[in-house]
Amino acid sequence: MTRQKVKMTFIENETARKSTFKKRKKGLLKKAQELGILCGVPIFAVVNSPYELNPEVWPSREAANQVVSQWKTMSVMDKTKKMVNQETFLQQRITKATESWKKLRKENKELEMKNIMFDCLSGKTLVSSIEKTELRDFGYVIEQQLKDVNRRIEILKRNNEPSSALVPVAAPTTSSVMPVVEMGSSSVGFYDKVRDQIQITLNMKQTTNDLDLNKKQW
Amino acid sequence: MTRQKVKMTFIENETARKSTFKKRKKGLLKKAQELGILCGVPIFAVVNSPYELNPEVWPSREAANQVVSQWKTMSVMDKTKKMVNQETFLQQRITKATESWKKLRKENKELEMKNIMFDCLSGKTLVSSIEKTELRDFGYVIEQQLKDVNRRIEILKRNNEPSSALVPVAAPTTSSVMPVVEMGSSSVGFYDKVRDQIQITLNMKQTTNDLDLNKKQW
DNA sequence: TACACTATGTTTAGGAA
DNA sequence: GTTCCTAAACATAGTGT
Repeated sequence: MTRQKVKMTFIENETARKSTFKKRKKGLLKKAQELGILCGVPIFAVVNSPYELNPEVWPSREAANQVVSQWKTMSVMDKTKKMVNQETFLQQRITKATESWKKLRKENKELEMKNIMFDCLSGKTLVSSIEKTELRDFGYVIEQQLKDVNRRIEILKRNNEPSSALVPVAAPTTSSVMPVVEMGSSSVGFYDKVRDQIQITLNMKQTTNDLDLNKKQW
Repeated sequence: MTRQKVKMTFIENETARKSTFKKRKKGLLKKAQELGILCGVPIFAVVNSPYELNPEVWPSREAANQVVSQWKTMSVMDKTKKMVNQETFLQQRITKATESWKKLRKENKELEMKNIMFDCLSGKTLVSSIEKTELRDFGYVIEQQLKDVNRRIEILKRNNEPSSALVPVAAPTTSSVMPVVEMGSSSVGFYDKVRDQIQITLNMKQTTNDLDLNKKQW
């Protein structure tokens, strides 16, 4: 039992290493707890133990989350660091997404209004049944549409263009129709925007994980 | 110098407390380092020192980020915890958002098709200019629309209903139109869906921060 | 494998400078 | 406020069971 000063190197012997790990981890956490209590300081430690599936978080995830939160908040507020960190990157993506959404909303609005117009024209909807709040928007779209139509009429007048554009829509050649929801391959720009939207959403989780990951950013 | 066993309570004396803090913090980090070296284990500690602006992260943010990353990844994979944690909550929101998006996409698709129809009818677009990939979808919507129209015609025939529904759309009473992008008060379900979509996106950052914050979740 | 023991090394409280 | 000191308390390597 002649203990000698232990050399600070990786313990090759696996048994000894695990033993030491267990002992020292216990000691470390005790020390941490004591420091926290004695000095009233929030503290936590994470040990990514190879012996357990999950990294251990001491004293609890809640406490750890609190500390990490503050730490992150501090980091973000620390504007002296010029490096673009992931937070601002995230912010940029959100801004971008928001702009994209506004544009999308505008387009949706127009589509919606056109849809109402069409329903009116096809007798599906009574104009009088349109909600009051909708009417102003509706009016605007109608105005725009009339302008378009009139512009087209002018062009037709000037150019004597054949009016083939007014030919009625042909019925579909195939009667085996798929449910709309299954259509995935269409590449309309509009949908792509929607898809981007969601991709951002999904990626955010990724991005946020990256924030805590191993990007060299600080 | 008769040192007695220190009581594990908060040190009221500020001077003594700071002294102890400094000593013990040093000791703690040394222990942590030793554990890491001896056992080859990734480890880090965060001390939210009241004496420094930023919480101290040992040994470095990079290392901490790596460990945190693994910890989180592990957490998600650990399905044995039955508690709904924020990660799965997030997952649920994403799933929900995805479903919502699919529904939205379907509705968008129909709107888009109706829009194309309208453009055709109003002479804005040539049917022949519709992209090939669009045609099948287009055909489906047309078929549905025709069914609607025919159904309505049948009803009209049977009921001798006045054809007021076919009255042309009235022009807007006000000519002071606002840009569509500014319209925000409309309460069409469709837009609400889009807004939800984005709110989820924006909230994700929030939610994700909450993940590291102080929600009681584990 | 894991736990108990204990000699020894290490940490640190309290005081001194 | 520091830093240095030292003994008491503490942690733990190696060992036994």
